[in-house]
Amino acid sequence: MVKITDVARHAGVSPSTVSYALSGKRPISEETRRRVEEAIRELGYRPHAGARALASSKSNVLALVVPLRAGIHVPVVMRFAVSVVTTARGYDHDVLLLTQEEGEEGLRRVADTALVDALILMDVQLHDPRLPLLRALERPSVMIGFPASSEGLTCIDLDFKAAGEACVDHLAQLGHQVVALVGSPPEVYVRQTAFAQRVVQGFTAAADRHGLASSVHPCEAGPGDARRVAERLLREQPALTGVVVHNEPLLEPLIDAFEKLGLRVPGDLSVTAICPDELAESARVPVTSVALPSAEVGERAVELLMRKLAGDTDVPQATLLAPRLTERASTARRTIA
Amino acid sequence: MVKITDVARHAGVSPSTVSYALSGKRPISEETRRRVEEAIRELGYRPHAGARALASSKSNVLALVVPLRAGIHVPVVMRFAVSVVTTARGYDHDVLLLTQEEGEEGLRRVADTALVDALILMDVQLHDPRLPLLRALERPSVMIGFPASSEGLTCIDLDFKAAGEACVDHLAQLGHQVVALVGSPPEVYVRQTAFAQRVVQGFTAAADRHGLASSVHPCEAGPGDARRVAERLLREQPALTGVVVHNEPLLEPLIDAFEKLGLRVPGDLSVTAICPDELAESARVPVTSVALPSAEVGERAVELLMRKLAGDTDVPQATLLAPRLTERASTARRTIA
DNA sequence: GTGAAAGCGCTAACAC
DNA sequence: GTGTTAGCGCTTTCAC
Repeated sequence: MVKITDVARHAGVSPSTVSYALSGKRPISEETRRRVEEAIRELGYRPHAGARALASSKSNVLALVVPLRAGIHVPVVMRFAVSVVTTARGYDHDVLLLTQEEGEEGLRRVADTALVDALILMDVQLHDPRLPLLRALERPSVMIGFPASSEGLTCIDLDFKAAGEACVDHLAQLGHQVVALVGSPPEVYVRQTAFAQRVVQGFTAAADRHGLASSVHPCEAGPGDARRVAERLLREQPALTGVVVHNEPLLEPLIDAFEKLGLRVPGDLSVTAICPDELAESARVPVTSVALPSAEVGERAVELLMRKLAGDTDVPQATLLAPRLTERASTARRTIA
Repeated sequence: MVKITDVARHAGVSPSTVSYALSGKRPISEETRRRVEEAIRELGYRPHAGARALASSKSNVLALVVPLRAGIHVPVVMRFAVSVVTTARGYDHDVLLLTQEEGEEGLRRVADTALVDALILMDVQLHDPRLPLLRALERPSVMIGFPASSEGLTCIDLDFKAAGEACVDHLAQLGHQVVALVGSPPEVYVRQTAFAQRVVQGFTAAADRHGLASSVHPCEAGPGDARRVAERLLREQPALTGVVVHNEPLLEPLIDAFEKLGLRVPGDLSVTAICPDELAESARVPVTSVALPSAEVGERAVELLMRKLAGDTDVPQATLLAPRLTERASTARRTIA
């Protein structure tokens, strides 16, 4: 293995000069820099990550904790992870993948052994058991999602309340007066994941504000569920003409189910969703939707973390990304029957 | 930060004793071990990963390179990644996530800096440009998928040829005489990913062996594609009664399309697939399928890598997992019209 | 603008 | 069964 002393000897300088040439932490003469760079190239030198981490107390690795649980849309997690890795590389950092399953012990392990410099957590719950640990940890972290209190933490997510409102506002503008929210599976609410509840809040608040009749339905997304949900909605709200779907796997089956029940989308029923753009675009009937900006969230999360690592003290505790609604073929002005 | 010398002092032993107590690399008396463990617990000691890597030249980290490209089913990648992380943890290793995008330079970087001890690569192509690098690298690797020549490498995957055969065998047993393969998107074949071609080989060979009429159709999986494919199949092979689908996103839409064209599954048409069990089970008509065992492949890949890291020299170059076909509701005996 | 040298915290000979 | 100690390869003072 070629080491820094080899490079130094080859370039006729001291090891520290090589180190400084690499880090840019002190001025190096043009000529010296050139010689060092050439030596590095000729010898194919790569600094040893462990030695570097030991001497500098920086591993240049971030931990990313991904959820595994039911009710979480896998492509969103994956897109997010890829975005984190890509952005981190832009800051010369790598990403260590942890599963939620490892729990607090896993976080403590990678943080305390100095394997990672900082952490990104997905799928944060209202009363997430990891919160006290994160506050106590000597390493910065960023959470995707909002707990009950983000005091002393850094959180980022789509503004789900505003997203719920945006969907209803859109339906209201189109003249719809009876709307329903088809939400995430019940377990998502039960375990108090904030984003699901925020959508409900926004949905309900906007419906009330516009004077619309509204109802909320947490839904599973198994084989026959779409049909059952569609039937129930129509039974309970016969005048229903606007639906907001916040449940990725149910979106397409639900539209199919409505059509099989004789309702045209958007002729009889307007459907909007909160989901990744890809899903909304590729549906048989492209769906008007508020985008779930996984890639942007990942990018922003890394940026926040880098600021914290750089010692920036006024990094915002809460970052809410404004919803972006894209109109597609699934919504239309209400036709008076 | 509490270090090994702190623990040693607190336990009244030498640092090396603490180190050996931790690694088990030499016998420690019962009494000493107890004192060391207590000191570790009381002080909350965690060995510094970088220092360890430097002194032992082992980082206990594996690199996992995931693909991003079109035609790759995301949930499969994610399941695989989770399985790798979970299995690696069982061997006291962590996992660094790399994207295919980083290319050979990324592999070289993490290998040469000793950031990782070994590598796992997904989505290997027949003439993968990374092959020479992997052979040259001083660190062991395992590939998911098979290149044209696996000489000097370690590869593992589902036996896709046998999987294609198993599907046809099953259809043949049920009396079907005209079968079609609905394959992955054309770009998957163009870039010569071996698994897609192996399915075709197995499918064709088995069809020939059984004397069945057969045809192969690489397919996109966009919005209207299912319908178009269904129509084309029926046009070109009016006597078609058996279909093998090797294209996850197209599976359900395709069945829907067939039914909309007036064909009952499995009444008029039997459908089998090569896909994750979850997908096959949760379809509206549960699909007879050969499982894509992502979790098992991930687990086995890590195990192979651990054997190589342990110095085992007769690790098999090629591991082909035998297909497992599960009968579900989508296939039935051919009814003579 | 550059060099010398003292660690960073751990492992693994080598000694006993 | 345990202790001593010389590194592992790098960063970063301190000195010039």
